[in-house]
Formats: sequence, structure tokens, C-alpha cells
Amino acid sequence: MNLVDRFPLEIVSVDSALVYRGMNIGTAKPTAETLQKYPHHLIDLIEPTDHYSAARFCGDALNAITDIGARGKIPLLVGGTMLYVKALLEGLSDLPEADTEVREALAERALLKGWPAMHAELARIDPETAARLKPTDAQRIQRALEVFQLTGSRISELQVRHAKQQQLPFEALKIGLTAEPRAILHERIAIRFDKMLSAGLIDEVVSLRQRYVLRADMPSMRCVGYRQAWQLLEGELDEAAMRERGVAATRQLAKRQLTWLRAMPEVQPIDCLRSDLADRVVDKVEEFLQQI
RNA sequence: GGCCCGGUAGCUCAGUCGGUAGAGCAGAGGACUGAAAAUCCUUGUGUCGGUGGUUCAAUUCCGCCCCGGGCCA
Repeated sequence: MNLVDRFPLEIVSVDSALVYRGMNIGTAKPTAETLQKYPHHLIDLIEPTDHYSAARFCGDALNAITDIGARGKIPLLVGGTMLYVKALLEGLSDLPEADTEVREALAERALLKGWPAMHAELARIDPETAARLKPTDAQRIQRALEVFQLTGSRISELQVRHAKQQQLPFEALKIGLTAEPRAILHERIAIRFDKMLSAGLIDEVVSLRQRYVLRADMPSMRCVGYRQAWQLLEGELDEAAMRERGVAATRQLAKRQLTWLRAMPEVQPIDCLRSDLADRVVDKVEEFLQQI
């Protein structure tokens, strides 16, 4: 938002949780007033009963980028869903999208046979992918079987890494926010989670459950904070455990994001715990804009 | 002041009929192509509260002390 004040930018959210309407507190979504002053693209796109994906994000983000360019502005992509970042920058292979019926049928069979048996099944049709996946990795085994069922081809054959023509056809400045030492980040995460609780996170989930027909296994209700609030409401966790798990899940998330960041090429790291963070980012952006 | 129950990994606790100990959670590392805030894998040496005693051997049994919690006065 600081950058938007200074440069001709429009914000595009890169966040798998901000896409849900009505999920505001636990996702740390900017307030309505903030969004009015600083519009964000790709926020509040779907209902909590719906599902989004990296591929949909790529399409939506490319549309937003094109529109912003047509208005003579520059897109500022902001957020922490690192698979979305990677998919947008490097492209995705040409695979079929998720098919609810196929997935349900596979899940049903897995319930009877167990995922290791499904893994063995995958090993017969696609040994390469089966070798890559653990027999316990239900989600990826299911996806590999789904793709085979929908296309008749092995996912290992369809996946093309770093397909040149899929890469983002724009020059990008990549700034990655790190946090050292991690202990300080951990402390801040605990404080932030408590703020969400006192801001009414539990009530938000209560009202979501009243307004929608939700299930614990929906992607929206597996989001950090929402999953734990759900478990509290179901009596599976007491308040102290809910808080502890929520804080821990947020920390794990931050940790995984940092792992992605380290692995991503050409990322310029800036420690977000330093006091001159804003100035440093502004300097980098200014320099980049002059170059292009 | 007396009696009882505890003190074991960062936390909650299990356990050793005496041969120096292990779960869950936390933490750390890693994988990752339409669910990614998802899914999955790897990772546990700690004066077993302190100190004396018994013993070949004590975290384990006994004495005393310290610290919590409870009951009685």
C-alpha cells in the first residue's frame, strides 16, 4: 500500500485463502475501508463451499495483469501462496482440472482398500510416479490416478517441467520477505493469532457454519485457524489446545513459505523484521521501475 | 507444624518388579504441478528435583532436604 502511494501500481493478491468470501479475520484480509482505498485483485472470488486452484489462479492473475497493463499501470503481486507464485512464474503442465466425481470414487475405494493399496495400483499403471510418491501421500496418489482416469495417460508423461512457452512473459522483480531469527517471528505469530481470537475468529466460523453447508474436509475449512476453530466447535479441542495448534500451524506455514523462497531463483531477500523494511522495498522497486 | 500426592525432553505425561528411559505436542530438516493456509516424509541424551545411604549397579528402594498442589491443625 505504501508502494501504491508512490508508484503507478495495482495490487494483485497471491493468496489461496483470501479468495474466500466471508473469511476475513482468520485470513488477515485487509478491511473493507482499506480495500476501498487500495483495491486488491483476486480477493473474495468464491464461496467457502467452492474450491480454487493454482491453475485458476494463473488464469485469473494473467487476466488481471493484462487489464492492469491496458490501464497503463504495473501489477504488484503480493502474497504467500508459494505454489501460486511458482505456477505463475514457471507455468503449469497441461493437465485436466479436478473432477469431483472421480475424486469421490477414488476416495471411496481408498476407504475400503487403504491408500497403500491405491499406491500399489498406481505402481502398475505409472511406476515412475508411484516411485516418487510415498504410499501414505493420499492427495498425490489420488491426483495421479485421477489424471490417468480422465486422460488415459500417465501423469509422469503429461508433466513437463519449466515448459518455456508457459513461463510468465513479463519481467519481474522478486522480493522475498524473510525473518531472522525465527524465534521473534514465532512470538509475533502467537500475538497475531491471539488478536484474531479476540477479534472474533470463532464467531466468524460459527456464522459461516450457519450461512453455508460446510464440511471439515473442504479446502476453506482446512485453512489455518479455521480448521482449529472448527475442531473447537466440534469439541475435539479445548480452548488452550485450539490456540496452541493454531499458533503452531501458522508457524509451520511461515516455515514452508521460507523453504519455497530459498528454492526460488532470482529472489531478493529482505528481512521483514528490520525497521527500515519499507524504505528498502521502495528503493528496490524504484530501481527496478527505472530499469524497465 | 502434621499427613498425602507430585517433581522424568521446551510442554503434557508414560515407564524402569534395581542394569542410566519413550510417547503425544512443540521445535528442526526435507518433498511438492488444478486441495498448497493442502498433502506427506525424516528427526528424541535428558545432571529422570538435590543430597546421603543400601547395592556389583539407584532415575527406580530407604533417610533427609528443596520446590509445587491438596487435606488436617
